[in-house]
Amino acid sequence: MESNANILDLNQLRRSCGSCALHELCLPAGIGRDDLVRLDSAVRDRRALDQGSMLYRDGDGLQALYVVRSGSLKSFVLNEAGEVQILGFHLPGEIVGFDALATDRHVSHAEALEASSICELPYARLQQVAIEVPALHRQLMRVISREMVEEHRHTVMMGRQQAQEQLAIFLKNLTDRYQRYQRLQRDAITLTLPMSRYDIAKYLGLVVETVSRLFSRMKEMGVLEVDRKSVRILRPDLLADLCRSSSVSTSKRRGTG
Amino acid sequence: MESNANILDLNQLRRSCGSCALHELCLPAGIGRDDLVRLDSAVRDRRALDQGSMLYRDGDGLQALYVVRSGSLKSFVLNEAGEVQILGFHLPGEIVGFDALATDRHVSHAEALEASSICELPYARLQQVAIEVPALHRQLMRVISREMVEEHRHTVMMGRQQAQEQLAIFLKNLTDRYQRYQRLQRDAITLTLPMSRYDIAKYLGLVVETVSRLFSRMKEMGVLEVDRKSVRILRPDLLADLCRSSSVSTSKRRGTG
DNA sequence: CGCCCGCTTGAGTTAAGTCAATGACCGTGG
DNA sequence: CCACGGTCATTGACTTAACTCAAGCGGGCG
Repeated sequence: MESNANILDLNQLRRSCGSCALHELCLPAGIGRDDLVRLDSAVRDRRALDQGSMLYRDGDGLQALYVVRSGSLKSFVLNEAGEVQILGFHLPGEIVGFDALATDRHVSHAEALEASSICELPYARLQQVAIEVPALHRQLMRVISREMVEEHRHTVMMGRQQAQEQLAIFLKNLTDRYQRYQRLQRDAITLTLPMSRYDIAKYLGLVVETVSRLFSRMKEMGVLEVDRKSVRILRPDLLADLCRSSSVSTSKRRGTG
Repeated sequence: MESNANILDLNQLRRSCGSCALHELCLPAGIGRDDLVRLDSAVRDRRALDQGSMLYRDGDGLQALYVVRSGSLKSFVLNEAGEVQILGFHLPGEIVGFDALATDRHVSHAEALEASSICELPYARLQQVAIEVPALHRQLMRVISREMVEEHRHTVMMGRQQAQEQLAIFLKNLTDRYQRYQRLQRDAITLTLPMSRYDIAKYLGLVVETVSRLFSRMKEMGVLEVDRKSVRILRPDLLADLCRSSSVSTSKRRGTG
């Protein structure tokens, strides 16, 4: 019964939600086969973004929500003085653009950190389908809530007194999120950070020098192996410790120099 | 045409969304008369909360969303060490509980800062009505998005290097939100803070001593008049300046001592 | 009336910021 | 192919704003 539908149009299939690798993480999670077809009808198409290109800007009208399919984005705001605050990094399966629902205008910027591809969900159409398909409505609420919980995590991270704890939590969270869709092995993880040190700093409310020093410190402590964008987590257990309190290991700082 | 409906049942009226003073700020905004009746049917009833009582706790199942009708709440999380991070303060017209939509469990606590009253919106019923009433669906999304934008404001505030800027932004935001529903005059504002200095500190990621010192400093600068919970903003213009950059006025610190 | 809790203030410490210089990589063009 | 310039990252020396610890104040409540 399903093979029938699948053979018909390979091209269509490739872009359909039902066959997407992110199926279970994205909007379709928990939506039945028949309704998936309708959801598909709400997906305009895929869009490719080069590194550095903007998906939307502060002030842009609400056109659509966007699912990250591959690559990654950052969302951020600029204040009057041009200072950046990064609001979030967005990985495959995550949805961006919710900030515009309140006022029908975006109030932040979204930019590709690397070559990325995006599913565009025109909002008017999405809303229509959500009304027809209660399961989608529920899932949409679930996804927004997930975003909100992620915001809370960000807040908690920024509230930490010790910058080292902040960075540890950031790295932990990033590995968790990458593992979710890459099915990576649990230990001995190598991350390729799509964002710059500057971005990390502005995400955490720090300056870039502090972030750089913290990477060096964690390297020195044997927690990480760092080579530019590549971060290998040698001791996930120690990293987890650092998430809780840096105080136990600060003595290391002068120990091995 | 409307007087007719209004006289029928004063008791019912008192609790109905159509007659609520927060009408335009809360869920009913933009929903027609007929649909309002349905929304009303989704509101279980009003609940009174004493100061310090919990509306929900981390781990509680999702029962309902809650509208603050009067008074105020704080939402927060505790880490393993028992340290607090305040996620938000919630004033009349604002809705809390969205954190539970993702997993059907709350992942934060909500506590009344003062005697408060709450409209309870059982979620299953709300969802049902949202499916029947597309305008409510849209408004619900709008409200969640508003929460998300508020989270972003919180993030930006916490990202500031200068604690004085953080507190200035906090106070500015609080006056703006109080004005929204109290229709206060624009200048010469007196706030009665429902939260402790400790709460403010934990909201901003600071320690209580720093917050206390900042209040004293702003008092000394002539921006505020502070008497325990009562904060009178003498110079809204200066407060607005402090939101942008403290650097210009830090010299004041030793000037008038 | 007095205790307790929340707030303020002071003195000293420290972690993170600032400023500045150097180093490593990358893409471009000779 | 290599030299060059630019950007990003690292590191060092110094400064400073916020934290810690500690004491004292004051208002509200029993």
